[in-house]
Amino acid sequence: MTLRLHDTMRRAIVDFVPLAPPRVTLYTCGPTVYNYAHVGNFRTFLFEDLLRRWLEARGHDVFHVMNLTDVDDKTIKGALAAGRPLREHTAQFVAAFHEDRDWLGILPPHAEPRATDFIPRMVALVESLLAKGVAYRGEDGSVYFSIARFPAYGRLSRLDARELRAGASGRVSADEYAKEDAQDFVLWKAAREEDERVGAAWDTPFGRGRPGWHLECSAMALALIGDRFGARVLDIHAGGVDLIFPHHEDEIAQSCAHTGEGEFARIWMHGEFLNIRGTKMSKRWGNVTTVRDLREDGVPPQAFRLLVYTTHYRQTLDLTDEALESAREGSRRLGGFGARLAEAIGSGGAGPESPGFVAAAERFEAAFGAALDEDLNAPQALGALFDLAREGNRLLDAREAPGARAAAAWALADRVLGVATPVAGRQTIGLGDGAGGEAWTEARPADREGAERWARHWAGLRLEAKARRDYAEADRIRGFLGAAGYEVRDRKDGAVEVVYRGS
RNA sequence: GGCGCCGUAGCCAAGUGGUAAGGCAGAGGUCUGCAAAACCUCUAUUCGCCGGUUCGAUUCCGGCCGGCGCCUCCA
Repeated sequence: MTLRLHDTMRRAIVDFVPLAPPRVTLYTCGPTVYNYAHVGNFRTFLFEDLLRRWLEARGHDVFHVMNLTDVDDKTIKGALAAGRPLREHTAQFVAAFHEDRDWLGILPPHAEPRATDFIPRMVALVESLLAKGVAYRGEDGSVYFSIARFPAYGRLSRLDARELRAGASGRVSADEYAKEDAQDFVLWKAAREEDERVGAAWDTPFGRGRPGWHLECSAMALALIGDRFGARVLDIHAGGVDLIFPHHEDEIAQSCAHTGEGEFARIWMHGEFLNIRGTKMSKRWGNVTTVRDLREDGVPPQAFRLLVYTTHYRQTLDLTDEALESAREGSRRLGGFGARLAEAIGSGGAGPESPGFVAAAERFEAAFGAALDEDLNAPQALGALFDLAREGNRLLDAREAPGARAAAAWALADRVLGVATPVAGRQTIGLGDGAGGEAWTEARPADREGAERWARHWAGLRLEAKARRDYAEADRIRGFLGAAGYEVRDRKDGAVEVVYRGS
């Protein structure tokens, strides 16, 4: 079975055939580090993370590049306002991005080029385009790409079928007069006073200035795959839908005009937006949610991943409190199954795996693979995962023994999706465990470690109360443990399980 | 104005020209001293509305209503 992916260029789902198997070059447009990335940005990164992980699960040798745009109008403006050099100003947001990305369990790319580290390669690309006659110097000292001299322009966004809004004249900026054609886009921007002040200007044969946004991606992508593999065409280029035009259109123009190749990427993939309660996130509406907000709200990262993957990547996703809560609960249940399964396998001895588990694992792998192979249908893959959890729990209830097949099935799901919240602070307490020397009160200690021992102590005392049929006391203890976030579950074998569910 | 997307149970969300995955919530049940967790059963004769094509449409075509996105530097 082959992996099929949606290609924006062809507007169709096509068989994915890498240029030089098993290698797959994947370029994804990263964040502009002018602020904290919001959950919408991360929805796109999560879609790309799934793509990367599934490609790897299918045996491809992926070389993933994600750039960081650290020089543009907004980063410069921010640096100016902060009164610091550009590089110093963006460093904090680069660090925050890494922190958020790691927290969400998104795999780091193999290369993470920063625009300001690739200036020479960008300069070389501009020179090439000037030499080929597809770029020209405008009256304002900037260098522009001439769309008229690149006939293939507009294929990705189907520009020929579009019509620019009539009467949108109010947005013509000063530098538009420096262009030969209003649609031409800037490759290199002539340095302004503000750029100089934050150190965002470089000398080049065609004038002092800074790179245009589109140029950055083309130059870095071509430099990295060229140096490393001698390649000039990417296997997959991905990003958010808003990048189709003009960003990716312009990347194609620059790259293909330079390489002479008929394409810049074999497949173009675009992830839809994440909206907040029905509308697009924007500062204007004050509904920008960041990953840090989720973290502060105690949302497990796996729950957010689950929320994102319950909607297909080419479908807009609406983030609401209910949807988040629903994902939290589902993620918790999956995590509970994962823990049960691991425990059963760990204590299973050398006995053979039950036929039931083998069958469930096989069913899961077939359904899961088929779903993801068909344009990364994560919602369907999740359906298979929940089926596995339900069947697995049932088999475990029936005391059937799971083994290597079940473990492999679960590991695959966990590696590719990462949507199960691990069970935290799980302890198994038996009779007599409450009698430790420490004199705990009923108030929960503030530190986590102390709280674990405190919960253990009281759970033990509750077991003793239960044993002497003092149910009032047993229920009282369970009550305040629960209020402190520790859920108490009696097991059939007489022991009790304490699980931390957060407070 | 142009290009495009969406409208499936209380909520979220897959899907197919042949009769509706999965999750959350809810109800009942098993288990339990009672719970919790887990499991079982139930919860859309129906997929925005109206036409058309078809033996048959939620799935194809047309129209309408409703929501949304993009149209030069926003994932």
